Amino acid sequence: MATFKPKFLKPDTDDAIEDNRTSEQQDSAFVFNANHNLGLIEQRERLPIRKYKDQILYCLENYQVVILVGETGSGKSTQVPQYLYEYGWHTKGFIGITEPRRVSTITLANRVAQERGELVGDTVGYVVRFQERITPETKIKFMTEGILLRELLADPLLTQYGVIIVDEAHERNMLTDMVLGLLKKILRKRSNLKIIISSATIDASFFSEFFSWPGSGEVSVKLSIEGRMHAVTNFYLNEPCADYVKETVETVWKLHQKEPPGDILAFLTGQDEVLEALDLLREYVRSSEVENLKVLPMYGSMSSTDQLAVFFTPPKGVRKVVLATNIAETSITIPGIVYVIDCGFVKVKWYNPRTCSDSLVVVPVSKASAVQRAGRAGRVRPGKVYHLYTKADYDSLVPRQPPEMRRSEMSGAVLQLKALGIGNILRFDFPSPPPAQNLLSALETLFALDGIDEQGNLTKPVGYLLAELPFGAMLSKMLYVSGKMGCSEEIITIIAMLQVQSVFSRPVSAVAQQSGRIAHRNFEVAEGDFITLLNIYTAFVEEGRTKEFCGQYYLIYRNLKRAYELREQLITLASKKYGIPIFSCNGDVKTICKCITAGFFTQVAYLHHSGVYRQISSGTELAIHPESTLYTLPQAQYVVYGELLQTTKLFMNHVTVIQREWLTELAPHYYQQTTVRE
DNA sequence: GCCCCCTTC
Repeated sequence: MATFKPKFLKPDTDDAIEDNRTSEQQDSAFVFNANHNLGLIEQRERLPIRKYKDQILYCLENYQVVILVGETGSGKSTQVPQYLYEYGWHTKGFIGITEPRRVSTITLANRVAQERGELVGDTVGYVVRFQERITPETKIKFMTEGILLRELLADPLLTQYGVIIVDEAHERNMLTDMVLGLLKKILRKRSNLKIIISSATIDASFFSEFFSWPGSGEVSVKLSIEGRMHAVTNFYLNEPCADYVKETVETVWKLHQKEPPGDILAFLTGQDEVLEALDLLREYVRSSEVENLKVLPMYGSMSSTDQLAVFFTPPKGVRKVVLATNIAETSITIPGIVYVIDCGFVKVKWYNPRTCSDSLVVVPVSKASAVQRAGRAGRVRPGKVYHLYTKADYDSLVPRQPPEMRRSEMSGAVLQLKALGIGNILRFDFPSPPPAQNLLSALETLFALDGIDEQGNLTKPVGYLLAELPFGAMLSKMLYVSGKMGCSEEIITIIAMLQVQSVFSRPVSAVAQQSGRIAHRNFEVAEGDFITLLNIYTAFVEEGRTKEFCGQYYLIYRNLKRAYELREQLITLASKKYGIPIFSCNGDVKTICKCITAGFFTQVAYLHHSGVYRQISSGTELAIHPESTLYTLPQAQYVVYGELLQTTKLFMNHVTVIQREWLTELAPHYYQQTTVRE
């Protein structure tokens, strides 16, 4: 490969595009490509980013941080790594690209390898959990954000890298912000490390301010690249609507009567709303004997088979309508969409440090989200977007939701930072600092788990183990104790099952939902949800890990398969790296429940004489979540819970029945006899 | 009587 030597051009700052349309979302195998008939080289030359190539290289040569603002279809995720390679940046270490999701990581690496006429794993490779395609030849390395954070533990200055591109930084996920905060620290120690932040328009100034500090001179420069999306026309209601589910249904119906062919995507906030709208629309279709409208649901806990339906092109003359949750905003791209309906709301999680619980609340979307949703309409041809709220309401929307870092439980982040030698977490330079209460709550939890001492330093061996193990602190503690209790095989299974997304399928039809519930009863036990998960896993393996088994029992194959892979990985990790002996307790359920208690003893509820559970630490009333095994069983006196979620009530989920004495036996530092209520 | 979406040796 001949090294390309460009003639440098100074960036033309007047070229910046003032447009708040969506950013690039090449994060699915189903990205639409208008030029799919052109040769790959010709396609590359046609991308809007091509004419910025020299400017990008110029900026990287002269600045330590480059903020790259690029719209959808600009080609930045696939082209920039290649430009850097062609100019020879790979001689200074890996060209690393972080992505927020596994699917986009793999898809992008494949695409770039294909453009270069190579197989993935040669010059271009990727690393995500469980899958890596890296060889000694690899120079361009796509990876998930989590992988880079793990690598940091072993190589705190990332000395293997010459350039790191943080893609989709505007999403501001928890891990994105961790990466950004740590990269800023590294930049000050490594003047030869270059960073490219790929972001949406509205956040560019935020990033450039974050990456400049007193005495730094000019570290960052902004470059804006137009995309090649089609125009999108926005419509708003004249009057606010009372019920956006009904309004969605009516809008779809009117649209179908009036508008030329083109598929419809409607955003709702949750599974229940999607199913409600689905019922209503199918009723319209049935009663008016319409045959050219195909209505499909899309949400995260559907089986893969059901999800696949939305990717098929409908027969000629038939219009497809997809009713989706936020999964369609960034995680999947549905082809053929011309019309978008935005209900104007979204479900978000907020951490509440007082009760150590998450609240799941429906709130108005942010402008950024509304724009992102609207952008889903302009991929094929000029599109139309129907916002189910007034223009005045749109104008009053917040620019964006607070980043996840400000709304989340922090113990994992605190452990990671401590392991990197950052002692005073309160003074760490977060892109958006989390509330101090959230940090204090995490410190208290970690202290209770014996992960940090009174000075806030990691303990040995427990604290270092909690920091290094790739899952939550309580699960890690449970694993540590299981080595001593002789039930590590079972505990690792439970951990693996909890790490993956829910294995319970939530089917679309009411009849199937009922059958699913009955099928799941086969695995239920009185001890609670963790043991139930253990049963499901055991049955899955005994039945040969087949899709048929999962179909029969309404379980999600892809998640069980990942649990299996994860378990294999954890067995090796626990025994080889951390010297945790791998033993089975051979069906001794009491030992397993005690071990669970050893990890989750800070999350206990007792049955108050009023017949309602109360949180032992605060007295707050708690309810068992209807999805828990224990929902329909007689109430036990004491339970530990894995999670607490505020929706219509404060619900405990992943509940395990325990005995009171275990608390003082396993956590005497935390429970004196007096604090345990009768 | 019910949970948006991601991710980690």
